[in-house]
Amino acid sequence: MPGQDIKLTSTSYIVLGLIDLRGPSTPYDLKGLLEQSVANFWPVPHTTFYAEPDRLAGAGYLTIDQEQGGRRRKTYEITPAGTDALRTWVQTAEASSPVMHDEGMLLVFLGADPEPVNRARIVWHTEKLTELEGYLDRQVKANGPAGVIRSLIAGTMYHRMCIEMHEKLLALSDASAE
Amino acid sequence: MPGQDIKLTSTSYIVLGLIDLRGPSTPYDLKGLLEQSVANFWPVPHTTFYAEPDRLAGAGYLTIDQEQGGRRRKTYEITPAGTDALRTWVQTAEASSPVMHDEGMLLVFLGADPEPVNRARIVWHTEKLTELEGYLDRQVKANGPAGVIRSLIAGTMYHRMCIEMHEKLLALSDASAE
DNA sequence: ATTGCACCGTTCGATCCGCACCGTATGCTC
DNA sequence: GAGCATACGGTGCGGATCGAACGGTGCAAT
Repeated sequence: MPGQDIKLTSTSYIVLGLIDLRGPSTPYDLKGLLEQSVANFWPVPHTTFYAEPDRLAGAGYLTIDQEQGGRRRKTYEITPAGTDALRTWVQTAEASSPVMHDEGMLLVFLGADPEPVNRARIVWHTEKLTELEGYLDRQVKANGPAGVIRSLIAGTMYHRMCIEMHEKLLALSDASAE
Repeated sequence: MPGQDIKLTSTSYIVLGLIDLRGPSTPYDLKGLLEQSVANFWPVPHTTFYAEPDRLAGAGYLTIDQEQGGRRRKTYEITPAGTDALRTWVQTAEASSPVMHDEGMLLVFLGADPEPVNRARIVWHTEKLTELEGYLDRQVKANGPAGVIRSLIAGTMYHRMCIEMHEKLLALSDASAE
């Protein structure tokens, strides 16, 4: 039986989803996982994130198991109500439109030299690509969850396309510079 | 002479930049322009945006000219200090890394069927593409500012690549469905 | 002359979120 | 084995933010 009922936000579903993937976890465990996955396409500040498990537990979506000695870590486990809410949301939610925050584009818009911006972006996307390829490799080897693998495939594809795009843009400005 | 000195944020530079492009403007004018340009890669909530011109005027980066009768609209104009601050920032700022908010990816990560997500994305990017192509066309015909045109070229290229990507992803899931 | 609607913002309150801090363990050094 | 550095694992606070809702102004049509 739930205590209070609370409004479930995307942060809630992230916490539920990560626990569902990983089994019983401490918030810190989840945070590590978050940073290697969800944070790449849906950033969540850690203060918001840390506050969420207790909210969810209060409403009956998670249970808490607290260590008695030492650090008194809390381990959270998902309840049937939790998996239920998660599955329902995943199957019925409509995704809102993607939103970009790209300061480089802003600089270009305002008249900055596009070349250094494009170069910096290529470096950044290349690093991200390497990082995600690493995760993907591990997930495939470990036969990880289909959704996780799909999101990693999409992520690597995305960064490759961005690199290509910035290279094209560089070529364009080279061409017009002559 | 500036009154208070204030911290200039990216919102400040957007306001300065738009007035610089457009000449003397009311906040509402700027908002219209914003929505057709900057908001596509750097969202600014309108409450934040409306508050900015007065801050900038208070610090000497803009001047205010207020209508006497009727709606008492305020028209803002950029000062030399304003163009100065703008130019300096545009030439020296380092762009922070791009950040994505993509709920569709989150759904896929959590196990949702990727097909409807990809389809919805294709629709959305196609609409955006059409919109930006319209702006680009107008800017080119009107011989608009180089930065504005460059950002529109990048934008259209970006949405085209996204469409391609989602089509590839659809093809992938089709293939594995058999 | 009243309704209705687009224009043009402003207010307010809840939420958020980043900075700074703090106790706990685990070495590592001498 | 005492002291110190460093990573772990968070929490508290207060200002910044942001969206819902409101509200006045002009204008056009009835």
